[in-house]
Amino acid sequence: MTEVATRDSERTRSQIMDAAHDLFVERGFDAVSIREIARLSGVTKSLIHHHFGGKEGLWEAVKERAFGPYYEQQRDELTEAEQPGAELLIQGARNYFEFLRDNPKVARLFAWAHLEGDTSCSQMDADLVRLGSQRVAQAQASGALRDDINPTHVVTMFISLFTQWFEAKQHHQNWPGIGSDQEFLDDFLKVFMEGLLPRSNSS
Amino acid sequence: MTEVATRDSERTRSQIMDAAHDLFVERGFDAVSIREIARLSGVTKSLIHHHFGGKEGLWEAVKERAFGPYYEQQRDELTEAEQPGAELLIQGARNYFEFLRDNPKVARLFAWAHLEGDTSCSQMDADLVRLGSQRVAQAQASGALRDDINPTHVVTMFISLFTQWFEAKQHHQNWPGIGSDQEFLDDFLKVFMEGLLPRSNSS
DNA sequence: AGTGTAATTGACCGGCCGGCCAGTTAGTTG
DNA sequence: CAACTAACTGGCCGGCCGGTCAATTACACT
Repeated sequence: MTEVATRDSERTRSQIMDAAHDLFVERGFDAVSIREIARLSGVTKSLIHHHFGGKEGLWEAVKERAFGPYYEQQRDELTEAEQPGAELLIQGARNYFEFLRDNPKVARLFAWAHLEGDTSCSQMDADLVRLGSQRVAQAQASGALRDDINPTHVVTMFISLFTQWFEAKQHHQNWPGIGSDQEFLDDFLKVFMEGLLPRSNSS
Repeated sequence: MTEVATRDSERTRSQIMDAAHDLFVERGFDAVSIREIARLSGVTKSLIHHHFGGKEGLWEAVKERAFGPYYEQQRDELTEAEQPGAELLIQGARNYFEFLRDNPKVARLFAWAHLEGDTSCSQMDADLVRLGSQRVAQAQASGALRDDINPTHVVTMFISLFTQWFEAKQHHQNWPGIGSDQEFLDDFLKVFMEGLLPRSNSS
């Protein structure tokens, strides 16, 4: 009936990548076979080789398609020119958190890629961290943040914690007393900005 | 020469588990073959089946041997009877951090197990989180910590951040400006306890 | 209509996978 | 020493792995 699919390499490529993406996100690189990807995407195994050169090539393509927009969005957000005060950093953290919340698959793909020792992410990651650290350092210089903390460490804390929250969500969502994404984020921001110790003044 | 190894099932078992541990830590479950484990441990593939029933059985045994002591140590530390003040919590965090620092392989094995969706950890994890949350709640009740934060979230932050620090160490150790384990831990504790915002009083 | 190009197919390859099994060997018990 | 058990071995199995290739098929250009 529907009379689908005249030949369309672009459509085929994305069919394959969609299927591969889902499977890689779920089980990582090694546990997934190209036969399985072919089955799920309704395409022949050979065709995957034709379009991506092999399993490794497909893996790289999937990662690039998934991480590219992520990096661009983050980079753009971090290069906005405003002088960063505390509120802006908080907003940036919220944006990052919400991006991961809305793209949970990306976080998982990150986890696999990192464990696998993927190096292609490293350069982009380092760039983002550098940008973020500069922002924090600016905020420190302006007196908006305490300046006795390594700015890179601040960024690392944000990234690590948010990433881990979504990567391991399935794992700790059953922990007793744990709250929603929003509640966790709010608590995190309170603690990180103001500290766990009670403040003796109210200002 | 050395005339090694009269038959000793216990020794053999741990030889196998040692090799498997290293390989699983490095590359996860699927990317490692039992042939490889056999080669590295100097035994026959069949012998692995004899002792562990199969690859899956070996994986479970390796995880159990690695995680068991971890859970026991943490549980013991968390059930110490002292009334937890801020200093005690800090010390507990330091102990946890240093445990992971001294057992980096365990952190990585955790990562693989979690991504794989391992359920056996979940119960133990939940127990530890519950214990930790109780300690935090006690400290909150005594006024040592601010009480407008979900205690479970506090524990989750500690665990997630420390875990991620060591799981992804290889990944972010090249980030520009990042410090040593010790420096990161100190910065984290400063931020976590006192907050990123400058405190207006010095007490 | 003819020709070139690229998408697409199915059959096939060598190789490794995890698992199994029938033996052999060493230590233990009586 | 005989008998038993369990550690240990080598070889084999069916199956899936990733990859290749020669052949078709659909489309674009002329």
